[in-house]
Amino acid sequence: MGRGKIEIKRIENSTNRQVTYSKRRNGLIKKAKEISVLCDSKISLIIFSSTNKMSEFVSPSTTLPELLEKYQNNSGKRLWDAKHERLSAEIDRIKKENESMEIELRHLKGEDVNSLHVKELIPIEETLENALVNIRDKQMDYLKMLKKNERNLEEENKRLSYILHHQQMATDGNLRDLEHGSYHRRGTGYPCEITLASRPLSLQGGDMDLLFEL
Amino acid sequence: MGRGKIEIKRIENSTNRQVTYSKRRNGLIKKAKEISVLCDSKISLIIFSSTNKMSEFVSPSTTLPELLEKYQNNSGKRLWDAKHERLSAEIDRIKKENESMEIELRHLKGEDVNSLHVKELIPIEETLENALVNIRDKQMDYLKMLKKNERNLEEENKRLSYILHHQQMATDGNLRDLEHGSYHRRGTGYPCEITLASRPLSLQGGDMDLLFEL
DNA sequence: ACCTATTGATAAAC
DNA sequence: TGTTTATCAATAGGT
Repeated sequence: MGRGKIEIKRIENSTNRQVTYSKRRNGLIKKAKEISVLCDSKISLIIFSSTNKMSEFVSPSTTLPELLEKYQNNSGKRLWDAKHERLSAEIDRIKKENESMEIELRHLKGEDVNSLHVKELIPIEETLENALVNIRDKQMDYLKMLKKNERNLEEENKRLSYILHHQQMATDGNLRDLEHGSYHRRGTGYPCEITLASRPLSLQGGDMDLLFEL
Repeated sequence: MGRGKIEIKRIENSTNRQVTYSKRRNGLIKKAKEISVLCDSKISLIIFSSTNKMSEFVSPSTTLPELLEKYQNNSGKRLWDAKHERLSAEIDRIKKENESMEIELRHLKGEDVNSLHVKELIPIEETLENALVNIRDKQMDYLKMLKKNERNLEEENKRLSYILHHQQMATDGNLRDLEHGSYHRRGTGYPCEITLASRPLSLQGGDMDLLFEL
């Protein structure tokens, strides 16, 4: 069809090829539309030109994913399952990990021990003992910290009372001096520089939380 | 083209529609082949008849998955990512489960306890204590079983020795009788019916393993 | 499935 | 790309 017959083989003239592509692509899409309407059929047509420009036609009665789903069912060919299988394998792997952790957890909680061999109880027992030691150490540390803080607070209390007492006496003296018209500034007589070491425990961050939230 | 012009609308006559479908489908595929050769283009053509019979053409220079990959890149449309997202979500969910189990495991092993609040140590300590009780109970049960079995074996041993001793004596007597030409069968004189209750512990299945593999 | 009159597609030229 | 037109290809309807 056309001014002359042509052989069906790659058109070497690039311009010519481009023109023919354009015309025939339109014709193909037109025919695809026609058959989908005339014959009530579902069509997907995807074309890439030699320059990778894409054209497509999908019959309006359907969608490409739907059609591809049907294609897979019909042909048995797998289009995207490589990716699916990778993800599925990943899921299986993690699920197995999960399962073994669940079992370990149950054993560490003393559940399902009847399913275990007596030999297997020994390492679990050791683990539990170590864990208890750790946790009780931590609790003991905390108690010590509380005690130390308490002692320091008591000490601080004493100092403050002492200072307060002397200031009170000084004030009383000043009042008397004022009454006699002879005021002079005096120290408290107490070494009130408190060193870092003797201060109440300096608590920071998480430790503060421990103290104040308990 | 044909003996008469036809309107482009669904052909109501079913037979006619089927025939037209067949002819036009062949034409379409032929044209698809031609353009792919003439213009060096990549084509995917998938057709379902109104009776869901599938036909396809994919240009030989490519594959459908490759073409669909290009389609996605080109159009930005997602063809199968819905499924991917479902799987990915599943993976995320399981991974989170995993993570929390890992943390619980570490805590039950007495690891990372510094990241815990002192309050949180208490239930863990209780869990560990209960677990230890369970596991030691189980070990104790096993020891008791061993002891009991040992006792029963000793008892059985005594009985067997006793029987053996009497048989020996009987045999000796028989030999003497034979020597004097007067053989008579005799019992052992020992109540050798062993009741179920007095037998060595009857061990079965897993218990057997415990005993014999330790 | 085959035939063929007729319509539709398109190659070449602009 | 769009138009034109001569030519070839596809196909509708009949068998």
